[in-house]
Amino acid sequence: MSFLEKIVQKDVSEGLSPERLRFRFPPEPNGYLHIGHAKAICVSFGLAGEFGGHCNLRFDDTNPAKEEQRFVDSIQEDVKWLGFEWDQLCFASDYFGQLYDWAVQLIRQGDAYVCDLDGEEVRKHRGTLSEPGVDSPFRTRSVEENLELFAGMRSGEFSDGSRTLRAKIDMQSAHIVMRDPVMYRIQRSHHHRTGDDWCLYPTYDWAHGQGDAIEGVTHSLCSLEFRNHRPLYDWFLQKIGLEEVPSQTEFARLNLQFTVMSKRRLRTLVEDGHVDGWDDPRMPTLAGLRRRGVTPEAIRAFMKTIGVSKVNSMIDLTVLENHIRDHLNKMTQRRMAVLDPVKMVIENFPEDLQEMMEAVNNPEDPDAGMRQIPFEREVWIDRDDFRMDPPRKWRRLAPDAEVRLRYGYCVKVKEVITDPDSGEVTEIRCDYDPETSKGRQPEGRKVRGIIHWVPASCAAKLPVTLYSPLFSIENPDDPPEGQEFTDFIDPGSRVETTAFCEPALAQAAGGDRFQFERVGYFHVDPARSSEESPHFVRIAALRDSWAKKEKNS
RNA sequence: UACCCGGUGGUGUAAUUGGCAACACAACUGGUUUUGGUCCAGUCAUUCGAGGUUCGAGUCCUCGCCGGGUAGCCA
Repeated sequence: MSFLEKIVQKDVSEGLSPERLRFRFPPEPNGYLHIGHAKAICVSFGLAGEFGGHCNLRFDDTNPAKEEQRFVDSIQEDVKWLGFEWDQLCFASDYFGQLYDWAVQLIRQGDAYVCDLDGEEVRKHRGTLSEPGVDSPFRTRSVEENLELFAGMRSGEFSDGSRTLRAKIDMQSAHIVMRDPVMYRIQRSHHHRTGDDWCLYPTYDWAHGQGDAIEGVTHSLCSLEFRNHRPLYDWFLQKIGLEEVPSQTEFARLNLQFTVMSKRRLRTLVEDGHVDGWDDPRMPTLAGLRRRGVTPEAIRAFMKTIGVSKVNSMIDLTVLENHIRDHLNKMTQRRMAVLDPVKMVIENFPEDLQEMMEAVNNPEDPDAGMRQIPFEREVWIDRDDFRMDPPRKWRRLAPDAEVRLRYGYCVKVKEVITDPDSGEVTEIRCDYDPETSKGRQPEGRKVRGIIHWVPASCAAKLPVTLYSPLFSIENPDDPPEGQEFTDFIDPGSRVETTAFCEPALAQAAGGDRFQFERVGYFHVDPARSSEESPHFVRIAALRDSWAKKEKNS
């Protein structure tokens, strides 16, 4: 049980009814959701589901300068895609009126004051990490004067940034957040929901806990860096004097190898053209993962296994990949496709014959049925499956070697034709053994190697994009001294090619997923496919224990 | 060194709350297999250090050491 489950379980066992149990996922609508957000979503929505409580989706839209409606829309789409349903759809901006009234209450109580210091001066008065701050000269204003000035701030009498409303706490506090934090700043920017109704906006600290309280949130979960804000979160709630208050608990955000997670860096990737947009299949955004063909089930299973704690950690990319493969293995139909084709001619196979071979669609799913693939005298095979000088334990093609063409016959190499200039293999000529159909082993010989192929006369030549991790180092979010994270973008992370596919693949529709046998999992990219031609993107390669073995030796 | 949080295998999480350190991933062996995929089996830690309390400590106490966070009118 995670530490969060323990907290909730304790509260429930002490009388908190599941009906009242409530969480919230509170994104700021200033960007696209990424896999780090997915962790937060899975944690809060997951806990709600597990204990029979509720979870809201609340937009923390208190800084109109950075927020946009399109992000509100994309975030909702992404949360739904991940597989969660929120109880209430909320906006911090819906609470602006209530927040204002509560601010007036704090002023009346002597717990807040209008400060005329500008940003620079506030910073100077705040002190440093190891030195206490100094009181603002405006700290001792009368309640009446504060009320009047605050009303003036509201009605637009003062210029942007000229005054703030600050909580009156303790400028000597060891917690910097408690040194009279700003509650309101004057900022004339158009809000995507409230328009120009307001020229002052509440800060995160002033809005967040109050929003939680208004919604009846019981458990407000956030990331570790907000731990220092907890005393302030509690202070505001206590000063307002609410009966039932939410409690904040912090947990570590997700860090994943070979990608960046900060909004600033993701924006740089998009704006400087390093990727093809927020939904580039190499991006860790949910939009990118979706286009890549990753399933929401795989993401949820991933989140479940990595768990949640208060320790900053880095998750191996392979963990995510394994979950992606695991789900795809069960759900995708198999097809054959050759990514780097070389011609094979089966000399003793009749020239005008097309023999239909029966292939299993998905060995993991008997209900997926069978399909037919035409077998002919000439087929395409993968260049990787032939070696002129095979290493030890090589099970594929080589001069004089015999392999099985998957779901077809065993063939034995008779002759290898190479380009006289480059030495590159251009054609492999074989004989087949007619007695080896339907998996029958040839007399007295054991053929271990099995390779994939496609018929040459009717192969569908389809565009494929091979994606691999965008970065070449494990932690691009923390690049080595003196270097930029963009220095580590792998130029080979996207490779455009053409695959020679079994004919049926030409009919694949956007959103379809397949396993290309012995190669990997592929998604028909809805963004780049048309009625006439599907465009495949590689979701993940298959595990390749042979490649690993060969590399190690 | 102002305050806050944390430290369990290569990695990430567990441990009936003081009772045989478990699971997954990675790595390495081997087996099954018409995908070198999947699947199956095996190997891989005396819990940051030193003391203390206790029949018994990953868990409680003390002192260290190490890592992370915090000085936006961002969230």
